Amino acid sequence: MDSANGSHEDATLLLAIKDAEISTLRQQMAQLADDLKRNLAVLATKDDEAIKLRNTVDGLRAVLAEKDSLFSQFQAQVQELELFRVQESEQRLATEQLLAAKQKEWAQQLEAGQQGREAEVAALRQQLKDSEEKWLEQLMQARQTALDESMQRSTQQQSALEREAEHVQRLQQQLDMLGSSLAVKEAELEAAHRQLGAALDTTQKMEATHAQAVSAKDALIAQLQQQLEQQASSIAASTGDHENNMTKLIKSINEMQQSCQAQSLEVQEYASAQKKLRDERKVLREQMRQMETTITKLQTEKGVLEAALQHEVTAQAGAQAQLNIFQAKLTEAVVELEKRCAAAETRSTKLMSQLVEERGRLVDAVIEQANSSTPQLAAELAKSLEADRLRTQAELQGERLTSQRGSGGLAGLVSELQSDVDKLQQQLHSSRRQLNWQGQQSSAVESLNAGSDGALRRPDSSGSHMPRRHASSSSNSPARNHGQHSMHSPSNRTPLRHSSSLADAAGGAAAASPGSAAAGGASEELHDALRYLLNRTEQLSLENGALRTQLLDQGPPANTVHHSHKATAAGALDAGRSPQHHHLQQHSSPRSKNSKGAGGSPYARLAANSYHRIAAAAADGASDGEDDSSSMQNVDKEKVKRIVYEMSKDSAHFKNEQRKQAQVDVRIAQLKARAASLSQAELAAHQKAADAKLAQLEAGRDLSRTWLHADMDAFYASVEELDRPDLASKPMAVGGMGMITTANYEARKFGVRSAMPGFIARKLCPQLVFVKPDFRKYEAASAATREVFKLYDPHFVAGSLDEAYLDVTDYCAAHSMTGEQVAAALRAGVEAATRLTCSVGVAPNATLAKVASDLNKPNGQALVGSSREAVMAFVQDLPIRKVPGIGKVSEQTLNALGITSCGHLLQQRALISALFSSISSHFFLSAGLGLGATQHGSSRGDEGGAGAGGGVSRKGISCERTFANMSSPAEMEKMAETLVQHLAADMESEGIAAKTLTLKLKTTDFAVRTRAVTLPGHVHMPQQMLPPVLKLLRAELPCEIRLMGVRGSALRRVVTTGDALDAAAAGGRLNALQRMILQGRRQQQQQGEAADQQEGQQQQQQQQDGGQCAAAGEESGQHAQHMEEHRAAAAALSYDVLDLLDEDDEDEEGIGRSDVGCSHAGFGDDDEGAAAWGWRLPALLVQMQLHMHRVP
DNA sequence: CGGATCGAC
DNA sequence: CTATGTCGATCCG
Ligand SMILES: Nc1ncnc2c1ncn2[C@H]1C[C@H](O)[C@@H](COP(=O)(O)OP(=O)(O)OP(=O)(O)O)O1
Ligand SMILES: [Mg+2]
Ligand SMILES: [Mg+2]
Ligand SMILES: [Mg+2]
Repeated sequence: MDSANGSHEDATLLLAIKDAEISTLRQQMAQLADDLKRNLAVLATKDDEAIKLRNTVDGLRAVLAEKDSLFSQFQAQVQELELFRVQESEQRLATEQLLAAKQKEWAQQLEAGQQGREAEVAALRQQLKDSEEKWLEQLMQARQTALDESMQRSTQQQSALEREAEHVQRLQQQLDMLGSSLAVKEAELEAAHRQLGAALDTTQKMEATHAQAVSAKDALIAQLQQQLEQQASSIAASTGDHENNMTKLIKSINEMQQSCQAQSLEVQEYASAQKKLRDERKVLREQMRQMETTITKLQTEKGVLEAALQHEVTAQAGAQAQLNIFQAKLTEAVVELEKRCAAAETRSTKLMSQLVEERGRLVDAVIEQANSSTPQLAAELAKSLEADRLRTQAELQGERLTSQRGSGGLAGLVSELQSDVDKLQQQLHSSRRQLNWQGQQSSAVESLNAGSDGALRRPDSSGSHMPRRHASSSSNSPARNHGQHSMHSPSNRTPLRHSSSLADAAGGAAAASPGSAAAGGASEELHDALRYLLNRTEQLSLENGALRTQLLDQGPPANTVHHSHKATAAGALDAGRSPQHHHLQQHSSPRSKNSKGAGGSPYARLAANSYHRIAAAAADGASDGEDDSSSMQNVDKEKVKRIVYEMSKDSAHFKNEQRKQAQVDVRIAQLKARAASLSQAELAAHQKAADAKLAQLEAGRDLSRTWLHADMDAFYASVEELDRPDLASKPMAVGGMGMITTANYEARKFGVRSAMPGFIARKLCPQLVFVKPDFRKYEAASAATREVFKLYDPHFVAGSLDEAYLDVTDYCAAHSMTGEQVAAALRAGVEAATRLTCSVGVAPNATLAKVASDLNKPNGQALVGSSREAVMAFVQDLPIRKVPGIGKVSEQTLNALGITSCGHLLQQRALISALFSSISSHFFLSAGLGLGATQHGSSRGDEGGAGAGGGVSRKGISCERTFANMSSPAEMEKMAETLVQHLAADMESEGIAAKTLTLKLKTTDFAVRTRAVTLPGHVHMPQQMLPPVLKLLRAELPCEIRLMGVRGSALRRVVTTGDALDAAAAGGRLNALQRMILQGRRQQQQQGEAADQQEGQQQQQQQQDGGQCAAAGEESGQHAQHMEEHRAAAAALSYDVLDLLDEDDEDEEGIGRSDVGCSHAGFGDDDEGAAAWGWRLPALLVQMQLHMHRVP
């Protein structure tokens, strides 16, 4: 029992112990299980991480695939590029070959002839332009940009790849770290496992389930481990793949880079090849250009010839018709002549018999008388009579012979004429052949130039007026010319014959008479009879001559009626022109740098102006084309034009010029349309009117006066050279980078001109020295010259600072000098006084003198003779542009009508009369006749006259400024204010007030806008002028401008209020209103609102409108109103005094003008001297002739 | 009268 | 970069 109890107790104790052990083991198990769980969780997270990693790796792979495809795309592109390049080089080669071929062809065809040449040039040009220039350059650019882009892209890709590689590396590192942590965990797990194993060993029996679980766990763990290992290996593999890919990628990138470099090398090569090509192209272009110039030359020639040929064809058609008529008439005339000869012969025989009879009777009578007186004397008389009879008989015989010879010569004449006709026909044929040829040429040329310059070409260029000129000289027609030149002119020959035979006859009679004079009164009868006979024979011969002249004149009088306009006019002009050329003399001083050959017209070259010839786009608007080539042969005009165009073409200014030119073109086109639509009747009517006008003008022509026009040479520049003699030999201009006022003659050799922007001038002449203008110096120099002018004409008319008109008629008379001598003296005098040179024109009127002064420009003089013939000869070929008042636009307009010279002005008088205003036609016709002002001061247009001038000679006064582009309203208003202040100051110093104010704006695109107000009264103070100006300005906002200007007009002399009113009061001439105003002003207080003070109220209104005090606002409307009234009253008092005074004040003495004008920086050259006489040249001319107009 | 244009220096 | 300033005449709406 005890032992059993004891063993039982032992067993229970052991069991307890075992139980405890088991519980501890269980605890340990639980712990282990926890551990396992934790490990499993860790493993799960690792798993997640692995999955994530795989995802990222997948992503990476996708990226890599993307990159791969990109890369392949890129490669494809590169291949494409390569392909393009190859194609291009092929095409380049092809074009090169083509070019070479074409070049050869050119060379051949150039020699071969002109026909193929032009077509080929067109084709080549096309090819050159299209395939070479555009295509190649564009393609190249495209390639280059594509290459650049792909290069950029590849570098971008490369960097992206690099970034990717970095990323992969980082991932790898992470993987490594993960691997190592996995290993650690593994070791830990193994340890735990071993512990577990040991624990299991101890509890194997009791805890089979536990063991099973543990083994299951083990298996699981193994599985996990396997998975992990797989993962690790797969990751490793993928990273390996990655690495492989990476290296591949890097390799390919390197390859790409290399290929890129190679490509860029190739591109460079290509570029250099292109450069070469370009050079070649340049050469080709040069050749092209040369060819083009020759082609344009040919073209113009063609134009000339074509038009001429057309004219000739028509003229010849006419001539042929005429010739037919003429031949018919000729035969008629021959018949008639023969008839007349026969009649004449019969008459002469009859006369002979009469003569014999008469003589017999006379002899009988004489013999009777002699018988009754002295037989000796009778015998002598009989003898002399007999001799006389014989002689007259012989003469008659001679006459008969000559008449016979005449009829005999008639046949010769007819044959001669026939040969002429033949010649004409030959000419006709040859010119027709030429025409055909030219027609072919022209069509070729036209196709060549089609589209290249058509858009900007002027409607009428030299191509059209040149032929007209040609035609006009040839439309006198070969037939007539022949008649006038190959034979003597009929109008000359007849009187010549007439007078010479008369003289002969008279001489014969005189020689015959001395012997018979002794016969006394008895023989006088006899002589009378003889004279009668002689006269009859004379008449006979005259008839004969007349017949011949009629023959030569190729048409019976009835026919001439139709032609009479042309014929008589042309005849008159011819008569005036041809023999008198020597009247146009040109004298240069011995020191004159350019003495010109006399005789030939100095404008011949100008007429063939090359202005339009260079690419029309380049020339049009780029310059005024005013240059006179005769004085400046050294100027390379083409180059100048090119440079000016190059500098201009992209500027806003140029665009504006083009816009304006387009407008002009439209107007000209309309004018031409109107000209074309004129009916014959209308033209005839205008022709008549113009003829009447011409007659009237001609009647007023005054050749009795001698005018000089003196114009200083390069005035501002020369004055500057006085102070800086070193500049005299260098090219120099007065002005700045923005604008040049003038240049010395050295600079002009480079094409530098007045009104040219300085930066363009510097392009033309890099050494050009710029000098800032100093107007006071020029005024001083001008004054010095005028001191000299005064000596020769105390009433000389100053045209500007640098020129003057002098009527030296009286001086010439007083010193018995010619105009030329006075001119020489004047030039010497000016130079002595100022060390400045001038050029002088001498002529019978002011206008011609001005034209002449320009002919021998630097330091020379020229004369237009004081005869109608000399004037007409001078004017005949004078280019219209030379006429003062005809500028660029008028020139173009007239050119469109075929008028290039003053002679044409007369020829086209009907058109002129029809198309232009009466004042313009007056002007043009006067120019055509070479008329101009011959007197100054005679018509009294000036000086305090008739109230219209308001006591002021000038019509307006203004102030304007150019500045950096401006759009801010505040800034603009400030500018307006300073301008108004300047203007007010100028007006103050001139003592004038204005009723009309004009604001001028020039927008940044050079378009000019003007806006004007006319105020109810005159203003001259800035406070009064600013508000209206601001109002005008505000109406234009918003805008961006480069210039602003203010101008006052409707001027009147101003009298300060005090002065005016006091003076008026002193004169007792105040009316009630004025007295009231005076009172109001003195009190400076509210004035009674007189019923008739409308002016003041208007002023007030104006003030409010003026905007400055639109502040009539919130609080004290009453007060503001009051203030306004005050202000208005003050305004009325201060600026409108004269407007309130009686009209009779208006013709008070003119106010003295101060001679200082622009004190500021403008280039203006203010003509105060001209103002003194009130004449400007066109005005002078027009007024003169209006004056003449009124006289009859 | 207002606006644009032309011409000249 | 960079294209004037002043004045008169004329035309047209
Ligand atoms: N477009 C202009 N703008 C401003 N000032 C000018 C302009 N043209 C000329 N002037 C000034 C400068 C000139 O020296 C002066 C006289 O002009 P002008 O007689 O025509 O030329 P010029 O005296 O300089 O040379 P020349 O008479 O020898 O041809 O007027
Ligand atoms: Mg001059
Ligand atoms: Mg001048
Ligand atoms: Mg002119």
